[in-house]
Amino acid sequence: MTTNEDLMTIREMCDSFEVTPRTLRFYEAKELLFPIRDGQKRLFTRQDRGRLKLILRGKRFGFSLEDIRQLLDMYDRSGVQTEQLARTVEKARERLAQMERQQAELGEAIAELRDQLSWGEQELARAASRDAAQ
Amino acid sequence: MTTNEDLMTIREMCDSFEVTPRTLRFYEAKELLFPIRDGQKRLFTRQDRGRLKLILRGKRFGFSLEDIRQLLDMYDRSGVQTEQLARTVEKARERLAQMERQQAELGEAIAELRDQLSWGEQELARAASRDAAQ
DNA sequence: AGTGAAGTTGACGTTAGCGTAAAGATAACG
DNA sequence: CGTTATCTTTACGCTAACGTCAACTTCACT
Repeated sequence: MTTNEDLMTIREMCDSFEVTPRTLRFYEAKELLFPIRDGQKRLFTRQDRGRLKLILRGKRFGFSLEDIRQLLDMYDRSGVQTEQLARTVEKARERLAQMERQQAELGEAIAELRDQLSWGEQELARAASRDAAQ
Repeated sequence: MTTNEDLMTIREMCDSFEVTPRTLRFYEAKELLFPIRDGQKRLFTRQDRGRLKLILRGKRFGFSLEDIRQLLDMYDRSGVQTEQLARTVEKARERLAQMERQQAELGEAIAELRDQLSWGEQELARAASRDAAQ
């Protein structure tokens, strides 16, 4: 009933999530993970794995570790209590808006760079034909 | 014939380009700008302004200052000598490819986040209707 | 002379997210 | 018992692009 014997060593974690030991210890120091101890050694529970998944996903979304910590806290501080969920959703909305702005800006920059680039390429072509004429 | 009397003080530069003095001194230290001196004080030439424009544009494109320095060097080291131009174009192409990858990833992340978000919003709506039923 | 504005150099501080080296503990293997 | 492997803590290093003092100099006024 309670979670048992699905514990993983740090190495197993690293292998299955493609992270380094340093990263896992770092996340623990930042209170994003809470592995239990067997003497000296860390043992990661199923819960830790769940949290790590969310952490990595959060990073893909561009959340900072601090943002992620807050979101994780909200989640398991009280299951899915309404107010906490509302805050989470709010954060997600803000982040989404940010990302959309970023995407738009990136799009403009790409367009502008393409422009510049075609200029350079034409210049290059002209130079090449001059060389050929010699 | 030679460039004259279109010199600007650091303050005038800051005002017209929306940067701080620290930034301009930093760029000089990094050899991106080469203002002349009137005793202690810096005076920025038309050339400096041109370079600064390019710097800021480069930043919008996401180039690092070091990248930008190299590109600027190529430009005025020899006008528009063919080989240098070729390198510049190459750099621009690479950067463009990077930006396009970034945009794609960002797009995926946005889609995924939208998904998660709609989930959260539905959850929130269900909670609200439960509250209303009480 | 005094004062205030604007400029200067030098140097340490900041933020994020780990990398990396040093030194010691623990345990399995042969 | 010695070696090797894996783990641990501690703590400094790193990159980028400036921010933020501190302590001075210069210049224009008054």
